[in-house]
Amino acid sequence: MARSSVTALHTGTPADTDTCPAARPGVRAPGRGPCGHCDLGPLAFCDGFAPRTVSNLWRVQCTVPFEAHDTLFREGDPGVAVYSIVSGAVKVYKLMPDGRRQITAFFFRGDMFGFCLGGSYAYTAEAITPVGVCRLPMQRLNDLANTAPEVQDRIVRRMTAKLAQFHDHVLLLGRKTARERVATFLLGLSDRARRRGEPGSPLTLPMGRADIADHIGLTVETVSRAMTRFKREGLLDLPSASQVSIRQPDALRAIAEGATGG
Amino acid sequence: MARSSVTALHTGTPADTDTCPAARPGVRAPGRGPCGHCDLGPLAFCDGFAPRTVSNLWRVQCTVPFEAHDTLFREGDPGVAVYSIVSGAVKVYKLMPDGRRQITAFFFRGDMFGFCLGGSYAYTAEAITPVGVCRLPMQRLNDLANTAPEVQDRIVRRMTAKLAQFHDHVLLLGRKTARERVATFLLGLSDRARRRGEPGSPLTLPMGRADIADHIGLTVETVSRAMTRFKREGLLDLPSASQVSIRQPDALRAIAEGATGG
DNA sequence: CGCTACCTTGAGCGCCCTCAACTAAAGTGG
DNA sequence: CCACTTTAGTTGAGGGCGCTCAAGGTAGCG
Repeated sequence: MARSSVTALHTGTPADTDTCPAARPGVRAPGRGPCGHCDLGPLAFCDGFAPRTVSNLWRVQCTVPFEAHDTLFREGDPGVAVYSIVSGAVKVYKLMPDGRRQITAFFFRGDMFGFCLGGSYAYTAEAITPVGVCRLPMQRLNDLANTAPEVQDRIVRRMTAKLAQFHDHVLLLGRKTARERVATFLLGLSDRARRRGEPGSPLTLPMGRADIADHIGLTVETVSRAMTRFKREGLLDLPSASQVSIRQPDALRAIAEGATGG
Repeated sequence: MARSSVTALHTGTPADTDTCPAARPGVRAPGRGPCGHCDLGPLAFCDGFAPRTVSNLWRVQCTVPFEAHDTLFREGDPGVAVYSIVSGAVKVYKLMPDGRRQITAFFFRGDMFGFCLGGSYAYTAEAITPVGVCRLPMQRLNDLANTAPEVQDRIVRRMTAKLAQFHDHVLLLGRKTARERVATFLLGLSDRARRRGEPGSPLTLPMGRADIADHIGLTVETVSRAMTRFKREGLLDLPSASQVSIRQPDALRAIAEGATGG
């Protein structure tokens, strides 16, 4: 699992913050998160925490870079840390013995994953692009949470949001058609991009068609056909395979919600 | 939404604990939960809490009965309370405009649902059987959690477990065949029954075929066919439509995990 | 005993998967 | 810089699993 110094390429984080003991809390660069580890700003887990809490947090976390295709942890590994993404994209998936794969979630800048109190990870996490993550040791985060309600509360909020996402995704997988799934997926990416302050429409897909397929329960071919058809119909623009421009958001939304779109 | 006195039928809770102010903390019947509201014992949310926390909890919660088909809350309702099931079964689901339904989860004795911090419920909750629930007002639970880390911690644990379940269910919906889905579903019910201290095999299905179908992304007919075939093959016994006896758990498990069970 | 709701069983069809070929883009070595 | 290789995406033809539609069976209930 290579961890070369690709950091500067995707985070702008200086090399001296790559590992735990190296971070310097005193040096808070402009635009940085409260703890000085990252540049997540309001997206940061620790945003708005009391100074004392932040400094306690600072001592337990560290920023780590991964390259594309690196595995952060595997299903069944002891769950020792929670991750917060500073830059890049991560997919988490489960495998069946015969190789069938289900990507249960994608995570982007500002997202957290890896919660599994006192147990093992329920899924494997793999970097899609070069990734910078803030790593929070579970046990020590837990200890801190017991003295700082704001930390525990933040965790609960993150998990609540994730649970709501899962309800939506279960609806998608259980009851939507291929076309509806692709439309829903693209709109979901768009929403999440906007929610982290990025434009919602010229959209860059960090994941390939195979990853999309394994996330929304289809095959590569079906995903490809659906997107091509959306393009033919003028709902999307696809300047390249990984570039998506949403031309008719409302029409796409109607399809995603089940309109019998031709 | 009828709330007649069906309580005695399914909980054994005396009538005077049906609503919040009526419960008497001093009178803890043998076999009761720590707060005296229910008989969940170790399954109770408040099991193991400090006496002071329990008495604070006691003041915010109340036990409420529902009849089968009653709606506890609807998708979009303001999320004012969390529910803990004392007896009976509940289904939660999302609807699409055209009527397609996805049951995202079933809940049984000891389970909690309805978490949605400061927002609206993401799904509708409906009683399958007569149900007794312990109702915990969200805001006051939250206030309590800020002073008692054990409460917050318990919430996080419940949510973590639920998240893991969702990962499994997403795998089921995204990548498993009809046969595998039904096998997985039945084994899941069996596991959960055992985990709350009930026998894992002569299993009583509180939900109908239609509910099962809407949970695992199939149609009634396909569920029925799969179960009939399991019976023909000697993996199950179906003395009645709602009674399931698992004859060959290992074979069933193999199928659930993707063995090419002819 | 008849009504109703639920479950089962059967026949045929359709959406999506499978298999396969082709195209495009990105990396590689001479 | 360009031929070669590799990987990813697209497009087409055909088949199968699960859905649809329909009928028959069965259990609970007035």
